[in-house]
Amino acid sequence: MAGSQVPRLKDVAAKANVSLSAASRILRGERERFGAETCNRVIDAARALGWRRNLLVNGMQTGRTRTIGVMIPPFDSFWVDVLAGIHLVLAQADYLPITVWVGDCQEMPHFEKDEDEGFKQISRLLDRRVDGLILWPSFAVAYYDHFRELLERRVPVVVIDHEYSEDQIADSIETDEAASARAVAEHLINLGHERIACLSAREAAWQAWSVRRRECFVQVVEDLGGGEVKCWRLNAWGTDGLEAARDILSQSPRPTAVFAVTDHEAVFLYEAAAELGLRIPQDVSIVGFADLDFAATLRPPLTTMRQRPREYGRRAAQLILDRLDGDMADSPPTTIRLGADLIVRKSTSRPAAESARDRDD
Amino acid sequence: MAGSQVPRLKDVAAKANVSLSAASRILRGERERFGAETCNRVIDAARALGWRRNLLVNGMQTGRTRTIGVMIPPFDSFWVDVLAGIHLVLAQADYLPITVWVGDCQEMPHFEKDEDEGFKQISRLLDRRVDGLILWPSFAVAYYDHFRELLERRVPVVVIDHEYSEDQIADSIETDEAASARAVAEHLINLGHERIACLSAREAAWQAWSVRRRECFVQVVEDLGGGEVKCWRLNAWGTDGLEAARDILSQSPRPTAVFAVTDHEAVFLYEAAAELGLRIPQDVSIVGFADLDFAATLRPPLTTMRQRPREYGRRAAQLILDRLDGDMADSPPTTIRLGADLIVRKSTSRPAAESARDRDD
DNA sequence: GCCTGTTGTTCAAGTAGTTGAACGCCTCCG
DNA sequence: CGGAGGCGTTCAACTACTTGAACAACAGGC
Repeated sequence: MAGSQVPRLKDVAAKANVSLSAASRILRGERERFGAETCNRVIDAARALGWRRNLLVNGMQTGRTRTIGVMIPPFDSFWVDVLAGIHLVLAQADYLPITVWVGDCQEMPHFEKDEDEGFKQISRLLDRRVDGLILWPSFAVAYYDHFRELLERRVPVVVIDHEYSEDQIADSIETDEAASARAVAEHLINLGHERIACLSAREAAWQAWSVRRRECFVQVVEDLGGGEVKCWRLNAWGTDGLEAARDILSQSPRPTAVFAVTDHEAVFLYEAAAELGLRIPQDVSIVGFADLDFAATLRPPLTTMRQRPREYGRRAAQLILDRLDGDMADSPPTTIRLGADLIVRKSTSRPAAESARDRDD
Repeated sequence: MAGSQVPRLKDVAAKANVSLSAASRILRGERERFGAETCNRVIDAARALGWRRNLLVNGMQTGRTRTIGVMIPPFDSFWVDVLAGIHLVLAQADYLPITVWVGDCQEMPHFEKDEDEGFKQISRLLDRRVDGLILWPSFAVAYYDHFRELLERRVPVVVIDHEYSEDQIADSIETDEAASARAVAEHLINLGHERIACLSAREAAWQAWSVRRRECFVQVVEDLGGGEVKCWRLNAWGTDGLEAARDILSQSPRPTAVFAVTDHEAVFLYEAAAELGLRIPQDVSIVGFADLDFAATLRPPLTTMRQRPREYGRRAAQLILDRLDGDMADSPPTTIRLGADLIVRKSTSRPAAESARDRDD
């Protein structure tokens, strides 16, 4: 087997002693025209030689590669689960995702650093003729023009957690921010909290969800009569989480509860609380968002909104498949909004009585 | 632009008013034969139409798709970092990884559940004519025969953390278990520990590293005069981590230090210690392995061996590239062994004096 | 007027199949 | 003996280019 190369269909045909086109038809499943014995001979020959279909050829001929581009880094457990959902659905449909991102997947922005590399990654996907594209928010914003071009070529695009506000040009899967904010607000207000703060992430254009989450929360707390929510947000580089957390917890009077727009920001609050000698939840209640893998193992375990990231991925993949060969092919862009569930753990409780707080001060 | 399809080279040629072959040659960089003005006309036309090279065609013609199959789930932060390393190196070489796994990426085995699906995933990669393959251990074992076939087709294969012991048929990147075990053993013995236990993972065929890690540790402790190491391991399904940890910490006399072959197992020891009211490190020292993302945030922060997973990924990708078009094309399989660094945090200390331990009992 | 060089063309074959149409051959049935 | 199936073949066109070779048109220099 020294010089053995990839077996071609003509090798199979020769071995089975049939014509090239007979081999092609039989292996593609068009068997009515052929005898059972011949079919078996061809199939056995293919197996013996280790022949397999060539999706490159298929792709050239049909314009479909059965491959979906996915621009999502495995940034944290939320996005890993989104990826898992995508993989699952695509595998069932005999598709394959090609996942790319830019630079170090531990850094949030994923494009600012090397915009050119971002273009190259998109190009690598398009050069391989992916049938569709699934994006996480920052790419959706950064390469907006590029994706318009794709849409004109009828390549379906789905965006997760980002809505193209003006002209909604692509499908999107989002979080139901209003309902989620309400769940958090009700939880805190029912516990008796009145001085509530909010720590938002960096509110770049590609983190519109962060803005919406904060705004919804502020609104709902006001609607429920919970008073005014004081807001903090991370700076443009997202580097001052700990400082912001310290600042929040050093206010006088100190907020009795803080809502962090993701569990990542909640961790800064845990750290700042530890520094300042504040106990969670006795001195301050903390609520996170996402229920990332570490949320349950924080001390105390974090009360947070559990999203269903796998569902995000599944829906995104299904949407692409529907647009590719379903009846949805030509319907206008849709937005799917997914809910989240409040998981009450140990980081929230009734606020301490005022007298106790005064003593602490 | 309603009916606009993917632009073809002949569209570009028509627009630039040159022949098809001239357009092809110019866009491929063969410009000596053409005037500067013509080159610009073609390039401008290509840009205006949004034309891009078709790697499917390239793949058919050259047999190279500039695509590498990667069978590694983003199982934990170690594997996510491995993936990041692979992506980085491949992107620099204008290659793209296609990452697949089987089923839910949160489950360890990744093939036992649905072996057939595993074959399908491999097939999906091969049908797309990937130029090479990078594997994590469980796949390497489960589909051994399949990979032999690949190697005969001269598709390079690199395995991470698994060595095909008998006939080393593929390159592999491994951890230097001997040196790492020595670092852990010396640390514990220098602190004065004498009763040391080891908690190993499930020792399936595809976790040979777990066996080697345990064996090396036992050997080194003995060599250093640290006495006999008592060993526990998880059951075949990996489901009894907490029970095993409880059992270890309920021994009498209790071990003063436990080495967990990964940080995952260390977590079970933390939980069992909490249940039993034992303090870490006062009552028992714990050492992990891998320095996973949660290791530093455990309470107390975990002493562990820091691997360099990104380096694993980089080396694996580089190895593939070297075999594809380097001088290494025909050299025999190599094994690269990477070291790890001891990170001393707060989960290890001198053992309590015997009297103190008696009191605790 | 001839040679050379520049610039570009056409032709044909190659990559690995896929697919519609027409056709050929054999057997069986009436 | 003719017609109908059943079984399989050949032919040609198609996917989107790539590439070597031969050739042609034109300009400039000698």
